[in-house]
Amino acid sequence: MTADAPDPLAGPVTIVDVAREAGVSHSTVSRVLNGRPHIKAETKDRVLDALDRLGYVANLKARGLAGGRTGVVGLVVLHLESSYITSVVRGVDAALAEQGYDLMLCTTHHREQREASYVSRLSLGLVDGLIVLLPHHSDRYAQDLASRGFPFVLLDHRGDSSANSIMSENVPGVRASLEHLAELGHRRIAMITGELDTDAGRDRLRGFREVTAELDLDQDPSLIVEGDFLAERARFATRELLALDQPPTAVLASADTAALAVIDELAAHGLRVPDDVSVVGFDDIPEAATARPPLTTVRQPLTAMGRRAVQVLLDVIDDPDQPVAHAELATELIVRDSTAPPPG
Amino acid sequence: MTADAPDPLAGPVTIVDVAREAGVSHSTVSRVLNGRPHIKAETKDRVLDALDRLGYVANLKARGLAGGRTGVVGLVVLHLESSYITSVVRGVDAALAEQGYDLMLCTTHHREQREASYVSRLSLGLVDGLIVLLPHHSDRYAQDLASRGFPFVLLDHRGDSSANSIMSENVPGVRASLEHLAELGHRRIAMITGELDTDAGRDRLRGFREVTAELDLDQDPSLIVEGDFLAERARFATRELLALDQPPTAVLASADTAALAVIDELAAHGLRVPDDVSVVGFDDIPEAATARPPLTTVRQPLTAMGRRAVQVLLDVIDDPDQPVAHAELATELIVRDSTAPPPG
DNA sequence: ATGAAAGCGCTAACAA
DNA sequence: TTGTTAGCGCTTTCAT
Repeated sequence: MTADAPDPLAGPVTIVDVAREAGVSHSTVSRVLNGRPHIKAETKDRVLDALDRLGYVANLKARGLAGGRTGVVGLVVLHLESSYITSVVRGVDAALAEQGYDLMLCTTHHREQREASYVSRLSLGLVDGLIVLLPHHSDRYAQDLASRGFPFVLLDHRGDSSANSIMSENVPGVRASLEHLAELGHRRIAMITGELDTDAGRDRLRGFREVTAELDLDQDPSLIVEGDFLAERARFATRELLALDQPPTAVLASADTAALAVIDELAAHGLRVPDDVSVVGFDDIPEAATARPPLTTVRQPLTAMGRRAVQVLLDVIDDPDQPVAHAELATELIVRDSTAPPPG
Repeated sequence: MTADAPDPLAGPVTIVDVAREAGVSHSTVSRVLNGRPHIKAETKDRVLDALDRLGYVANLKARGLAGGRTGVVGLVVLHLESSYITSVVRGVDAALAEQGYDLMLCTTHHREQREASYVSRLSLGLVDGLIVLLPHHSDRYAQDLASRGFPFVLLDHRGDSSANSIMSENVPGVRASLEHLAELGHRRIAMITGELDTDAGRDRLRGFREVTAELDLDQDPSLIVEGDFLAERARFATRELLALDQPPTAVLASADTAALAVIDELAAHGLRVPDDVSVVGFDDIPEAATARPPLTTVRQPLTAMGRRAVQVLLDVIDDPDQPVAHAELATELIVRDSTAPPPG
């Protein structure tokens, strides 16, 4: 077994210990560790051997301080409550693991000021690069990170043109669901928006406006209610819509979490989905498929978006002169049972 | 290209910059930063002011290297696929955030050797303490960490007596569900175990053995099938159970994820729950309540366990001479609709 | 009460 | 090809 306790050295093994053991200088050890060229094969072997024998483990703090890489990537998210987020996190995590990187996950818990503070802490702190999911104030730091040449990627937000960003095709997604609803015969379709200080939220709303106009659907402004991607405000919005003189026959929610809450609230008012009202979500989180009724929704490739963000980020880490990347991954309408022709 | 010297906004601000700005030495700034005593109030104010004006952000690598704290706690988990894990993670995350600590989440992706390697990387690396959820090989490193005085807590695993551990009351939980089933009239109850290299898995099995004996239920060894807390092996186990000459009338799964899979597999064989077979889970993950049928299960206070682990860990970080803690949090049987009297 | 100086473990110029 | 020498930004003695 190789995994035995090392020598009775005091404290953790450092490159100096290894150097002594191998009879070389500590910088030679560092060279071997970092795969630098110009090392005699025999020396290298001796070092490798000593490394192994002593069970050397790098001190990332020191490595990072000295200008090297820590092999850790930061991911800033709002929280871990929603499947939307955990799906993305899984993608990031998996891709990172494949590349030998570690993940440092930070949650802002909706305290939005923490977003910027995390970003600065991390970027100066212990990560080689940063992914921010659904940032709310990227303008506060994006410029700064970019000018410092610190690698980062915005996820589900576009930011300004200097920032790498990964999004999904929000407008085509909304278009597909609207067309689906229109085909079923709906004319009076409501939208519950996402948070409008995110690009994802804004894009979906923009798509809704464009496509309802294009398809000549009802354009009553009171059919658009502001939400935040989450359940509570979706419930509230549903009540607002129901209180309208002429309520909608279909509701488009900007997130599945919201859509599920809409269905729930509708049920509380004695309305059935899809018989009385059709509901379409956005995201296709796992719960969408098992909900009652199974939710018609726009699938966002959540995990793939996470993976893609990692790919872009690591590219930038490896080569800082990489051109800025702006990817939009395809969305797809998944028709399930929450949509049907309007009643009557 | 880069870096101008005098500009306050160029490049990261270090304590040296702050010291210059405040007209003191950098060690004075450090003192202020760390709340050390013996500082003249006026000097302190000047430093605080400079800190603020320059927008100082600590470099955690340097801080950690020099012997200070990074304010980061590591959490090692298998993966992020199950609600069991994400629930615990949420608890850890929330408690850490409240205490001003950051979380570094690492997933081993079932590559069990990575567990130990993560632990050593992190402990030498950039965290002040470590929580390992459902460790599989804690013996490989627990001793080592303990002897180095590195703060760590095992979650849902007891380890040896030198390790801090947080568990839930597995045996009483199993007892409650067995008593419930026995009261309903079941005599032939099967158990699908969890991973038996975890204490949680072993404890539940032990509870099953003890209590079935005590209640004088059928003790056919073929009623005990080994699983791993997860869906796939639960399906397999279910088929095995169904193939028995005399199949059980009730199945106790060691985790909800497994229980849900059992119900599914049963359905695939034309058996209905609870009419034909009763099923009890363990954990009470969110899906348990919304499953069809809603699952009778033993609630583990997952989030609370995570919080408790943090509390213990931070205590140890603050005072390394803290006595070893072994907490067992209470479990509770939640009776829903997946259990009923046996058929006939 | 404050400053000077010595590292923490590592990487990377610069020598040799 | 390898060793020497500086730091990276910070905490911490030890003086003062």
